[in-house]
Amino acid sequence: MPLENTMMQQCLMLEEEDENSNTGSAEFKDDWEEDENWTDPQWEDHLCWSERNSVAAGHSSNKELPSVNGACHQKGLVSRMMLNDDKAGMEGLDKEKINQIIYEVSKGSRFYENEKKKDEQVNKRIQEQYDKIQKINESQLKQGLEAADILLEELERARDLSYTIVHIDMDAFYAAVEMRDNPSLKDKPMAVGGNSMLSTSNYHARKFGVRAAMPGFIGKKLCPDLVIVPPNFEKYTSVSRQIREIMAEYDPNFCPMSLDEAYLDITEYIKKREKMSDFERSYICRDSQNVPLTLCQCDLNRTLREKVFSQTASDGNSNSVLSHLSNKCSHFENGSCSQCVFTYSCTSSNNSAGSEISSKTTEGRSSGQMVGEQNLHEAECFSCQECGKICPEFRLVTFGFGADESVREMRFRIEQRTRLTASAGIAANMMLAKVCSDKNKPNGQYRLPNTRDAVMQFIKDLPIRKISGIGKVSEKMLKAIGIQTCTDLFNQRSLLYHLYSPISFNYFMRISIGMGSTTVERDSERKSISIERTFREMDKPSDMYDLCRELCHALSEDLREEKIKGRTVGIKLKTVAFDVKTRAYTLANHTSDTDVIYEAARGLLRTEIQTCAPQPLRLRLMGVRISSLLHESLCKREKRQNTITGFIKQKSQKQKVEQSSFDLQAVGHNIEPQFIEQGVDILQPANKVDLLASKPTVDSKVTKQDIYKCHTVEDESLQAIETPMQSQDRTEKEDPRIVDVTVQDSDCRAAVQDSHCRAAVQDEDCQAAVQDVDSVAIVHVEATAYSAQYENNRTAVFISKDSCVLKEKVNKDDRTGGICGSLLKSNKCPLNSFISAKSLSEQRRDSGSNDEINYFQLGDLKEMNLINLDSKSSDSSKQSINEIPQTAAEDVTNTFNRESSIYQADLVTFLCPVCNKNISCANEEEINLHIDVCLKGQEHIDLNQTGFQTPDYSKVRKSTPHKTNVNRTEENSNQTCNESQPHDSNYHRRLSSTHEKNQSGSKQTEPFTLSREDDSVRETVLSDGKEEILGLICPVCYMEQRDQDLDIFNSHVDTCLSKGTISQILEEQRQSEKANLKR
DNA sequence: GCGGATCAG
DNA sequence: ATGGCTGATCCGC
Ligand SMILES: Nc1ccn([C@H]2C[C@H](O)[C@@H](COP(=O)(O)OP(=O)(O)OP(=O)(O)O)O2)c(=O)n1
Ligand SMILES: [Mg+2]
Repeated sequence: MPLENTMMQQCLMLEEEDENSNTGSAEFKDDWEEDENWTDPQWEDHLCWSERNSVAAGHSSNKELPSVNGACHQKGLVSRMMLNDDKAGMEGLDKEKINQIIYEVSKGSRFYENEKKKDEQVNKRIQEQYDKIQKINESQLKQGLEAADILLEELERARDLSYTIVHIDMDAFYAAVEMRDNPSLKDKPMAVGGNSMLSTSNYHARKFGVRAAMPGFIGKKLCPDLVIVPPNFEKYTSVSRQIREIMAEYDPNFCPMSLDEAYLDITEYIKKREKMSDFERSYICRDSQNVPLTLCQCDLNRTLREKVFSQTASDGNSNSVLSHLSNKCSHFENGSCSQCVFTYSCTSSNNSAGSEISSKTTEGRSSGQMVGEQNLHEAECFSCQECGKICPEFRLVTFGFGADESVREMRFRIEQRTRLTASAGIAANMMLAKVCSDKNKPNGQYRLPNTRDAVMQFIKDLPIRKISGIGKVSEKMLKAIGIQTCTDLFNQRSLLYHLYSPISFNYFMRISIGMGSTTVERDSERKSISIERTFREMDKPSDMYDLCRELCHALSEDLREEKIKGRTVGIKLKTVAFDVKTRAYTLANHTSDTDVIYEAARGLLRTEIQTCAPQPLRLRLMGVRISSLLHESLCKREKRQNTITGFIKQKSQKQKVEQSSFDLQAVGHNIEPQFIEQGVDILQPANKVDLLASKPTVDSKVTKQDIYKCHTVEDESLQAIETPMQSQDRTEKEDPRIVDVTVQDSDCRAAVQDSHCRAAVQDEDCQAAVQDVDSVAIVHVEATAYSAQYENNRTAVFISKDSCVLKEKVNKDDRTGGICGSLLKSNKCPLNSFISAKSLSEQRRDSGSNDEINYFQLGDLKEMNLINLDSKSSDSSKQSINEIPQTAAEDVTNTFNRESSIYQADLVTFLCPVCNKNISCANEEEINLHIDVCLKGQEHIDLNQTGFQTPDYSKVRKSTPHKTNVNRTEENSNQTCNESQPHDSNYHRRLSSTHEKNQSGSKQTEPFTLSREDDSVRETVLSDGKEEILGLICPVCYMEQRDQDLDIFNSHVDTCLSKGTISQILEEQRQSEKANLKR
């Protein structure tokens, strides 16, 4: 209370300043006073209230927090746990009693303890807020007030009351659908969801305090008769589609906010409507929504409306009939404008559709008694063209003009179509419309006139909590400084100016004068995709990794389905104490690859497990999210990111070599060492070309972004690499080795595993292997070189363990030429390389050139300063070794011995040539695995991490913040039923194994069961029960093979090869993918 | 860019 | 005994 007093003192100061400042900005003040009812008793009231509550100055800074939400009345129950009765249909409840029950059920639970913790944190924030206030002096307050008034003046000038915005919201949506489809629920309190969480409840249940986001078991306590029905997302989606079809007719650019609500701008529509005929404003109304199944159940306005009109019109008395028979439809709400002009009834006779519609419109059917009057001629029955059944009795209702009638008509049509009711709000902006739609809920509408007076009056006593964007916490924080209504927001504007960010301040100020967005537009593209699951306590890391992989798999499927890729991978962990942690890692390039996502996620997860050790991490939820999304087609070609060839090519010297081809003789596998050597010999001369001779822009696919400044030897090389070329000419002069990077269309994969270095490549052939710390060989062979003769045929090159090419040292000069194959310093390099060819025609299409190009470069990491052997180059990565982020790739070692290796020491640091970071690795395998992951998941870090994006910090917060994206997969948006049978069809589709909590009473002792991915190819004969690791990827079927034994792997490849051509296999895969999608 | 928190539905 | 899931935004660092 003392705090509150002090607050109020501040408020008083504010008010005083206000008085002063009003003289300062006379123009605005006048305006405000005139139009704003500044002298309105209500405003006076507020001022008085402020003053009343202000006491003599109290300045101690650690006051008791003011009681908010009346928490003190509810012993023990923190405010955030108390019932929110802000929802429609929850007025006048016995809150005390309900909260008591909630408390009884909740106390002592982990959830509750966590809520208490969070509540304390909020209280701390409030205390901080208070401390901040203490530091504000008078002149600052005055300055804040001036700033606020300037802003308000600006806003006021921009106020536009010319729009008619509608917010439509279905009533108790999920519950209403379930009640519609199961009428026995109609008179019962019911909710949709499961025992652990409810999505929503019907209005009957709301009377008991049962509401959305409440656990089912608490709902049951509040209302023992509560019926809980599982959700059925397909139905909701389908209904949503129906209502959106209708909405689109009123505003084709309407903005759906969720399955059940949307904003519409009907400004234009209303004008258009003025010219609409009675027919066009008339809709069929079924006399009864519950007709026997023997009669047509279809939406008559869809199936019959046109027909009725055309037949009526053909009778030549179209409008006259309607206007003549302007019977009021009394049962129809508000009947003031909407009129029933036509009735139709029919016996069960099965005659063809009536041809004399006009005859069915009888004048005798006057006011109020449209129904119940006698059937007309039996011969006049309509039969539905869709279901063939006879149409039930209906009337025709004509709606008037203007916003009210338009919206009424829309709601009417929605009800006719779906047998569900909607509520609507009509106002000058979205913020107000949203508030209005709740006013006459359910099944009602409310329009706020588009006048400033009406708006201000409406806003005046409106609790801020009603405004979208102000939730429980904001309410509490604001209440702590005496703000409960929108008027309070205005009065405390100076304080708000000092306490909150410009964005929030702007947001509050707009609310305070009833302003909101008037631009109803669909949200831009989605910004993230995620999946998360709650399960019974989990503490075994292996289980966690398994689950994590499944989540990643599901996520990657979703990404591919939407044809997008992401760059930032994040995980979310919720401990059994409900502590939520999120971790994220941004890759250098976009991906939708399960493995890449998983490696990143696993790295993050591992770090958390480590951080927790030796205590086990005890989880109740895990999630994976991916953001920084980009449409597939806008992402850089995968080839470039997936081959170390492509990568090094950009980072080291670049060459655009003369086009030369060579004939790849070896088909099948086991390339002989001499073959490779031969290739090198063949290519070397041809590749020695003057780099400057070929202009970077010769190839149409070269874009500026593809051009990098690449030094190879200089110390500052790494910085240089990270800088996209500013001026082509200049850089070219600076360094003759700067070349363009050609984007090519291929799909390469690289994987390094165990002590093997291996690359598997598809489409075009790129292959690379890294071995040893100080040397690397890069090969990039354009498939066209040899694909001609193998068009539509698999071309596989297999370098067996034995045939690994060894080479003493890669000279700088050697970079100019080469052929497929890879060579390394160490002779323990077991290298597998696979090349599959792309058809010649495809190649030509891709390259845009008839001439084939062979790129072959050999690089030496050491020479290129990419291996960090001294501290100098580590500077270039801008990170000290101690600050190395734990990237996904760094985690690769633990694939093999997840737990044990965590504590292994003796790490070697090397500078990864791909991600350009210092990496601590225990051994070569780790390095190789790291590079592999980098290659798969990262691309040109130079380009993406140079931070060239212009910061676009707008101080204007959206009037409706936190607006959710509507383009998401909405069927997935809710999951409140985690019973044994999840009811979201996608729930099953997305995760192949069920980690969900077991149903109560389940005897299963394990928290979950794991099943392998449905990918049967993975369950190959090669599997010998070894722990799954990053497998070899078959170049033919592209399936990862778990077995590491090269012989077995080779035989797998042989088997694959014998099955058919690559194209056939690919086709099969495509087909099966399609089939899977359909399923 | 990351992590925590808030908000909506 | 049982306390969801998806997505967005903002803030502070
Ligand atoms: N925490 C929440 C809130 C809502 N929903 C779902 C179920 C609701 O049926 C639907 C629409 O949300 P509304 O807020 O519009 O609530 P209702 O439509 O159920 O009720 P009403 O709009 O009548 O208040 O979204 C959910 O899954 N979880
Ligand atoms: Mg609703």
